[in-house]
Amino acid sequence: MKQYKTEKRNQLMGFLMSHRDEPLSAEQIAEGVPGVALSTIYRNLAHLADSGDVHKSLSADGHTVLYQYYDKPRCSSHLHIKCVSCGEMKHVETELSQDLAEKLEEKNDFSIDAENTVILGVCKSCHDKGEK
Amino acid sequence: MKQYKTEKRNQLMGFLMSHRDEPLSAEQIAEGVPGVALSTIYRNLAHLADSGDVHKSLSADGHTVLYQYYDKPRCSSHLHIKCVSCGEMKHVETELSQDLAEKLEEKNDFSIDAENTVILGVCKSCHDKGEK
DNA sequence: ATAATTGCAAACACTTTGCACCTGT
DNA sequence: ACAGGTGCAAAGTGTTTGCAATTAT
Repeated sequence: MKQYKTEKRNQLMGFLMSHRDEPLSAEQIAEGVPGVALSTIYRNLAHLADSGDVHKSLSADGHTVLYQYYDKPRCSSHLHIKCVSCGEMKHVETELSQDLAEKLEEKNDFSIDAENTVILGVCKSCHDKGEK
Repeated sequence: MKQYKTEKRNQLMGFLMSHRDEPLSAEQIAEGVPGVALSTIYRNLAHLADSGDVHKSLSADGHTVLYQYYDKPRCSSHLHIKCVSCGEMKHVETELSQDLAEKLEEKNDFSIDAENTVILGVCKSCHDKGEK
């Protein structure tokens, strides 16, 4: 089953890629690509999630499923940390990433898959705002 | 609004606590506490999730919401790594945890909240099984 | 010409809610 | 007695699916 290049898919990809570091709800995505049916969006997101090009997660309050484009080629060499509060994602320098990965692997028999790992935490600005 | 100690709630808590390191679907939980209505389970899970005693996440395939008891008093001092494939959760030694947290904080202005952070990756056995 | 993609509406699965009844304090 | 909890059935939500029409190869 090979893929066709379609107008709708391009719109979707374009929108997702212009929001790389931002997790979006299906609704937000739909608004970002007017003229594309919801079912089409869901079908494409499903493909993308399967192939690992889109990362699925839950919002901080656990009430909404979020989708986020994941740039494999660029991001497979380092870890990512994501703020559970605002959703912002940061890229951890490769050096530090590998250092961390090694240590966790050594001590916990835990083979970190940098490509898919996302460390969760709270970014500075969110932390400063509220001590939730 | 204070909480009553009820029979049903005890059953639920008991079941969740006996599966601390395992993320469970609402369905699995329901099977684990026969005689408790689904709506009651959901209502209690919602409370627990709000108060941070239960952690909500998505299954590896992204199709199911999972709930997992989180032992705050015992686990707030160290990080956790969770296998995205089988869901197993491991506790990272306190020393190493703090080491990692410090480094991430220094270099990325990212204040890690050990209490709520879960590092995702792939555990050894799952990694060995399939190179997915 | 053939296979993949799309939109629509219907079908779904999971979760939430209203209400009357029950239980803990 | 009163506040909080529970079950049931109904209502919601977000997501998925069947199908006929459309578009890419």
